[in-house]
Amino acid sequence: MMEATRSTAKTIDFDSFRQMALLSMEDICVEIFHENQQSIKIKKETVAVRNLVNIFYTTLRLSNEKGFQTMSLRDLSGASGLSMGALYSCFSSKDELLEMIQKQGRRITRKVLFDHLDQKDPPRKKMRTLIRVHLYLTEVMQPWFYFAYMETKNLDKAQRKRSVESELFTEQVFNGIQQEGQNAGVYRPIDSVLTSGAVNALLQDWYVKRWKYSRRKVSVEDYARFVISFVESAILSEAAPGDTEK
Amino acid sequence: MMEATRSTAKTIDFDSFRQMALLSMEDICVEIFHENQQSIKIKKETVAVRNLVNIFYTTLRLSNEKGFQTMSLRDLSGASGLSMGALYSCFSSKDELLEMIQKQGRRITRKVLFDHLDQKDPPRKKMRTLIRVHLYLTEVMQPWFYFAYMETKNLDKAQRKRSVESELFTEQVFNGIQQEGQNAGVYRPIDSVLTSGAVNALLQDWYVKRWKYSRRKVSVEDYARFVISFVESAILSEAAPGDTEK
DNA sequence: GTCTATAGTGCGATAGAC
DNA sequence: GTCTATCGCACTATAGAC
Repeated sequence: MMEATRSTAKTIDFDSFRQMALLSMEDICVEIFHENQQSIKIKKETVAVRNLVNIFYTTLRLSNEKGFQTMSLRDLSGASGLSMGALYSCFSSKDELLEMIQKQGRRITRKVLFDHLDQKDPPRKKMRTLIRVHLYLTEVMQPWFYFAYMETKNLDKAQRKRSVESELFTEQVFNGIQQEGQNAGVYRPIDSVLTSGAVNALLQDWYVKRWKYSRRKVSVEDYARFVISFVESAILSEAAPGDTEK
Repeated sequence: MMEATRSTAKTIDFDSFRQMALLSMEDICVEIFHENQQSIKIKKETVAVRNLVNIFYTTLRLSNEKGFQTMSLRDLSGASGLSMGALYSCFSSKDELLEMIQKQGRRITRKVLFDHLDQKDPPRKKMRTLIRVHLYLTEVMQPWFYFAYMETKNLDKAQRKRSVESELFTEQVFNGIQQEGQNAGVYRPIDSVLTSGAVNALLQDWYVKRWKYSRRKVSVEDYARFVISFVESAILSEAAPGDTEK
């Protein structure tokens, strides 16, 4: 039997991430149902979740095509097959529907990133893991992340602030790892704030410009390898050893 | 008197770019007036341009706050001080207003990038110039580019296609330079399509996340230097000489 | 729980006075 | 050229039948 403790464990790949994360639309909707039971008039979980799955799936599809504001609830009703009445028994206003989706996206991001980050790992491995996990997560939940990215404007002031905080938090994590690496001499002493922003921009490109990568037949594994090597060429100190992984 | 021909000329900086480009709101509106005279009922140039400046300025401000679809023409009327009638004497529908802004943005981008790109320059200098000019341009016209980026969804199918083509064109230019550099042995033989996409993502971050860089007091010159060194560390071949410029 | 019908609001767009 | 007044329509949200 092997000791499953240390950082020498094999790098996570996309398929095992997908199985581990259990991020199906249904799992997410069960959570949303329990969190918003005061706004949801339906009391039976099976019925509520069935409708929520339908509503979120359809909302993401229509909104990501033509924008949340442009999508009328009549559009949503028609495309989902639910009547206006059925829709309003799952949320109390169109704005609340928007908030539900945004809020859930943020919660999952935070949870998944934390779950996969092992503080005992050395900085270079942490950085690689974080890049991989972020890409895998946004690959599995692409419509969610695209929606969150594009529809921030439609949130009220308070929700908007949470959205900004969420973005800065992710960069903060990258920044921390990079400073740790600089102190250990693995990374070159270059501006870690700008670099973290750059890494973030490269990660966001994966789900914001998904059409481009699909068209070019670039897989998420391809892109993960590319980002890691692109970023490492820029930040690794000259003395650092070559690629040791994979 | 000096010969102003060759590529040894000093690298362009932001202030001289700004003076050279003549991209004031008014200059742009004069062009728009002449291009859309069939849709614009006002015949006197001075009056039409005065109103167009007001309308575009206000539209960009309101839309970039809460989205073009969410901004009603009554909002626009109130914020600009023009009546509904005055608005409709400058465009024939809300959608046309959207198209005017998008179209003009694309035209200026193409023109400015071409004007500043000297085909006789060596690839490394071309790449640096292109990064700088792109950043300077999007700095001067930030609201325009942010608007174009966020409101693509609201365009009709034909206009949307032009928008996608415009994005791919910019990447194509970077891709061409990179291949030229690889053939010359200046750049390493890494995937030039992925790399061009990465450069594009870093350039877009400058105007899409403008709030972040403002808050951190990063100037456009700071960011240009950072992007150039970040990208060059990743793509320069090991044999290439160090920084020779500035 | 889910439907249809409808109330009430605010939109884009236009006509006609000035 | 610019204004105000107004048309017709589509929207969000709700009420009441089943």
